[in-house]
Amino acid sequence: MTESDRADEELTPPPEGTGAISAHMTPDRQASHFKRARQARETEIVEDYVELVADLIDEQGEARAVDIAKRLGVTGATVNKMIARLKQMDLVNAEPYRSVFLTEEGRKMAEASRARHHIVVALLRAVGVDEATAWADAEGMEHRCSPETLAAFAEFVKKQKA
Amino acid sequence: MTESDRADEELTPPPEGTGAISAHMTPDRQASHFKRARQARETEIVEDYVELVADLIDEQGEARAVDIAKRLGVTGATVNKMIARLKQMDLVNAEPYRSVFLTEEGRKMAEASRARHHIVVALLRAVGVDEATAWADAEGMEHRCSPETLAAFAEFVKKQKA
DNA sequence: CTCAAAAGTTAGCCTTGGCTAAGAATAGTA
DNA sequence: TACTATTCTTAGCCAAGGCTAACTTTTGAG
Repeated sequence: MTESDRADEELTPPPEGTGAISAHMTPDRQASHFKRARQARETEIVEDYVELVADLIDEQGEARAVDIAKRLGVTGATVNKMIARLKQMDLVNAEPYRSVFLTEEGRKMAEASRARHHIVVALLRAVGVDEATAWADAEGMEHRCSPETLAAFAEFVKKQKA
Repeated sequence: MTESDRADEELTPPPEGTGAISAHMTPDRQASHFKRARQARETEIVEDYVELVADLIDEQGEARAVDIAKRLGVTGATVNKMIARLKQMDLVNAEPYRSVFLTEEGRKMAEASRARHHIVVALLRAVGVDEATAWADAEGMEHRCSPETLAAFAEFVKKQKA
């Protein structure tokens, strides 16, 4: 292994105070965090679409492409392409010129996503973030929290209330 | 405006309890959240690279492509392409076959990014997330927090300590 | 000083997720 | 019923950010 001695062996104890890599952080470990982050970036758009489809069905009885587009701030063409992809992933059922429905799997994803979303909002509120900002920031953070973190959030919020 | 009456006017008071759109959330507002999230996705990779370059310089005196690649978990070719982009953005200085340096602007970005990172880790720790998970999850969350939220985090952590 | 290993570069490919423009289907109104 | 406005679809474009493979430069060990 010619590459790694450089980064690993030469890595003297982290110069504390500079803000750089922390003690328990090895290059490999850090790489895996970044890989997780990249993975999250890929799935979060899918989750956003699915969650939004669920919202629209709850609110308006159906999820139409035009409304999805409006809420996401993208064009109809983009929505169409994405719906095709979601269909391929078996998250939605969709027929041409008809509105979109969630499959069982899609419904589960939507619920999970929604639950995470709410926990994050609640946590933000609990630590003093105002309502509007909490909603704005939750969009994005919700996809980046591990189950452990979400559990800690839920626990914290529960305690806070008591 | 033929499109929007549908989404706006027909939107009866949100069916509370379903988890769908909340009271203060209009389609436009939600669209802007999603736009912000998309924007964040674009900038976060740049920030990750810049912050990592700063870390490597602090730890090892220089930032070499091979180390960046190792820590990010990507190939050297990918790093090379990205460095070119960062250079174009005036965030780094780089000569062929030489290691990478931050411009003044890059240094500022790295510091800001690093500060955010640390606040997020501290907040996670403060609400009961364990050390390893906090570091793992902070990667990704740090880019999604507005200044307001970060301020609230910092404030909360400070109070917690007292 | 040589020369092989390591590091860096370049070219070309792929997928994602945006976009516009143009055409087809549907729906609502006269 | 006919016709127009809306919605949906399709085709083709683009940039980002990954990858592999092949090649060049630098480094460092003998």
